[in-house]
Amino acid sequence: MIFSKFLLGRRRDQLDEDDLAALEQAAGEVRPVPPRTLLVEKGDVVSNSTYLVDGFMCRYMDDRQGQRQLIAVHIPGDFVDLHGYPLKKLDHDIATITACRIAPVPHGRLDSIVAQRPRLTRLLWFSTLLDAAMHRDWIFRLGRLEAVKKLGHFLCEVEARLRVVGLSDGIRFPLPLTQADLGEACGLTPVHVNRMLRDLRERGLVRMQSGEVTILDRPALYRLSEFDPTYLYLDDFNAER
Amino acid sequence: MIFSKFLLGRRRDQLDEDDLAALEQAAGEVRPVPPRTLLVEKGDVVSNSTYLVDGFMCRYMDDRQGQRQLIAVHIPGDFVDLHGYPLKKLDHDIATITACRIAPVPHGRLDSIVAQRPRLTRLLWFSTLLDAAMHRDWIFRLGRLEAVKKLGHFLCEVEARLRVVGLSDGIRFPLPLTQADLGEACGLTPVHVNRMLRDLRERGLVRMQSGEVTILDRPALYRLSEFDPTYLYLDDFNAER
DNA sequence: CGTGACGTTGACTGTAGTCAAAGAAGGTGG
DNA sequence: CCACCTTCTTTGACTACAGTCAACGTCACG
Repeated sequence: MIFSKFLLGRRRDQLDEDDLAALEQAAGEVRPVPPRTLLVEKGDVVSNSTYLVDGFMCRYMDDRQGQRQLIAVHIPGDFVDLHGYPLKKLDHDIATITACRIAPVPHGRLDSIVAQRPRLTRLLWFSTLLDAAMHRDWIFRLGRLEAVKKLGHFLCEVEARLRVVGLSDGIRFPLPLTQADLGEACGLTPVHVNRMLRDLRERGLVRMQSGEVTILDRPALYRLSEFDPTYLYLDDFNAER
Repeated sequence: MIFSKFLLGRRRDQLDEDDLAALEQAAGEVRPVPPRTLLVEKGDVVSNSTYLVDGFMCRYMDDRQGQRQLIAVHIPGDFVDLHGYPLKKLDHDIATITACRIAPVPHGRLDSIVAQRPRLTRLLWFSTLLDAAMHRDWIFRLGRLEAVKKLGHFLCEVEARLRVVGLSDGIRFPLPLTQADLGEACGLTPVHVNRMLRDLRERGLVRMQSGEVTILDRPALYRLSEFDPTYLYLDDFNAER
């Protein structure tokens, strides 16, 4: 039982037994990966996609001086580079942040799924498009928001996603990122991240210490950060707000 | 014959006759749309996807004060919101920039394609992932590049894409965007866009006037803007540089 | 106990935003 | 065909947000 209670950003009960079994069968042996390890490099031709069982990973692109821009942060239950299946060649790097456990899924086995299971195929397609929807919100965040809002917005996204897989209770959640990592995600320098976290703390919205975030006032944080979880397509899940 | 010589960002000869015919059949009547017209609004449930036959369109999200952040710019031959097919509900607005001609493609007809044509389905999936790859480069651009590079990078992308569909000769191409539009794409104010265009002009890299761009020194522009067309998956097409 | 990574703060710099005004360009109606 | 109006572009002066540089503090780990 590799695939977690929630899958591809959806509640698993949208998957029937058969489809779930097919996925389980497609996945290879789970293996551990150390923290801060490069898994796939830009330009690599990939023949596996990675299902993240446990830990935090990220995707990023480097600028000319080697400065990273994170493209996505991945949490347990994410199909990290499923898009590598149709694209074949990756346009960015993939690395672990913490120690992780991952399950490779050979593309050959995905071929059989696509040939035989149109509904599961649609779900897989959907899951890659969820990623694209998150990309769009990152574009919005980086293009239109000022520093405090960028950080708040990022924290809102991660919290909402962790809540779906049961890793946030809506108030506290683990976030094993350094301030430098946050900077690479939000297009800010580590120093400014530090200042903006202080700002969020002083506004009574968020506290962050030793890899754990506490949301002190979610409605206010959503308002400040102009965060609207529509793009996560959580539907009912988000009725509670 | 609606679908242009190049399709979904690919040379059409990757499509066989049958698949192409199926697509042609799926498309509804081509209709004109005036410039600066909102076609689909965030949150709308869509039952058609839009194939852009002619003109320029864009997708965008608004911040709280109604300021736009463009998410994508679309050129003739793009399947503008194919991702609306699996997602059903849109997370952003879609509007024309210039007068356009568009062909709606009902999702019901896409269902038949998915059921009957696995190869074409894969190509459609691929095309939505090309979009996602462009999103990633927008994230990089907005997060890591300074203003001149942002603009240069954007112009490089549009030029490369227009070249694929025969609308750029590699030096001059039409770009009917105002400086305010460019600002909305690059996360800059119109005033600063103006200054950075002057900068690009004075460096002898790019000239832009009355809706037409001239690339004066492409290699230098690529270098300055840290532009690497890998993410467009143009393959052979880009061997020429 | 020492070392290295991470976090925090202050002083200074520089890039981009804001405000304002005037000049071109393009479209419309008299 | 010209006059007018609107939209877009251009420039200057000023402001402010975020980056840079530097130093110090803190914590975890070997």
